[in-house]
Amino acid sequence: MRNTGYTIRSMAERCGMTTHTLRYYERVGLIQPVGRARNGHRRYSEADEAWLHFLHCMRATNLPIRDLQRYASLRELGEATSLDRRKILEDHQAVIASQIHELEKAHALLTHKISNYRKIEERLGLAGAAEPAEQMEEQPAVAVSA
Amino acid sequence: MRNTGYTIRSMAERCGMTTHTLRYYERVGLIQPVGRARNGHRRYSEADEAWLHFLHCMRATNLPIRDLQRYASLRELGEATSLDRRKILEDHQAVIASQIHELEKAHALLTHKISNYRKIEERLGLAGAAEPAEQMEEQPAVAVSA
DNA sequence: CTACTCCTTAAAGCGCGCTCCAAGTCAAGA
DNA sequence: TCTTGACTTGGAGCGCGCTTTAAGGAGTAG
Repeated sequence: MRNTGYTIRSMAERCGMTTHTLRYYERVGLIQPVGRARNGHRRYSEADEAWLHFLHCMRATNLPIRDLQRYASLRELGEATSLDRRKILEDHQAVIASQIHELEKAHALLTHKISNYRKIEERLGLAGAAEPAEQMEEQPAVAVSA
Repeated sequence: MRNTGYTIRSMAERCGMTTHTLRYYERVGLIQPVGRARNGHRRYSEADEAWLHFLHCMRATNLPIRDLQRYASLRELGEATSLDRRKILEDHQAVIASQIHELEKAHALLTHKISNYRKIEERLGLAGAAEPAEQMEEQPAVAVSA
């Protein structure tokens, strides 16, 4: 029965989620039951906000809800679960590192393919081919294979 | 009616996909109808393999199948579609760049939280807290907040 | 009192990208 | 001849993470 705190709508805006998602997260145990105003409406605390931002960050990097559920339940058990919680974070950090690697490979591949398309367009005389090059007096003879 | 080329199974292994996925991609038009042996079995060419590797790379970086379908159909129309295809790749490259940014932020956050857990474990005298430190004679007084 | 807005709930629905199933064909080997 | 195994097809099923729906309550303005 708390009358201070954020409404579900304002918390949703603050965290970049929808109100639906906030209720959903509560339902599946990602956040503990939120305090309520006298009329039954949810009132989110600052602590809720910090936790929600963390959830948002983890979800944005593809940590499954299953894992977050486990992490959340360990968190509720207190500091004795530190090792287990750290393991979850370390595992996810490793996954993130390899995702970054994959993305960087793809980024490089795209750079290569995009430059090929530019060359094709130049050859065909299509508009837009030289878009990023302001002056075209001399080409530095870029060597790109395949 | 070709008798050379990779079987669906060996192509699946080469591309890190399942045979199910290869048939699915063909079904939804991500790859054009594959050549067949006399018995009706698929036979994949080197060109198929290159294209499949590209698809794999794009899917691994979350480019939706919808976008790949569009890209694939443009590709079948020839070089005149260069501009449109380049646009798709450039858009995806921008998405990748921002994904990398998100992942790096999360990685940093995790580094921070993991170090906090180590400190908790040290204080509680839990095993594994100093795992990455081979010798613990003197601590360099690490300053980490929150 | 009415209308409106904001919230509540349980439950159903959905889009994506596979993934699996059932039934059948074909070819090689014991 | 029978079995085994790799393939074929169309279609159904599934896990994830929301997202929407339906029905209703509480508070405020006119």
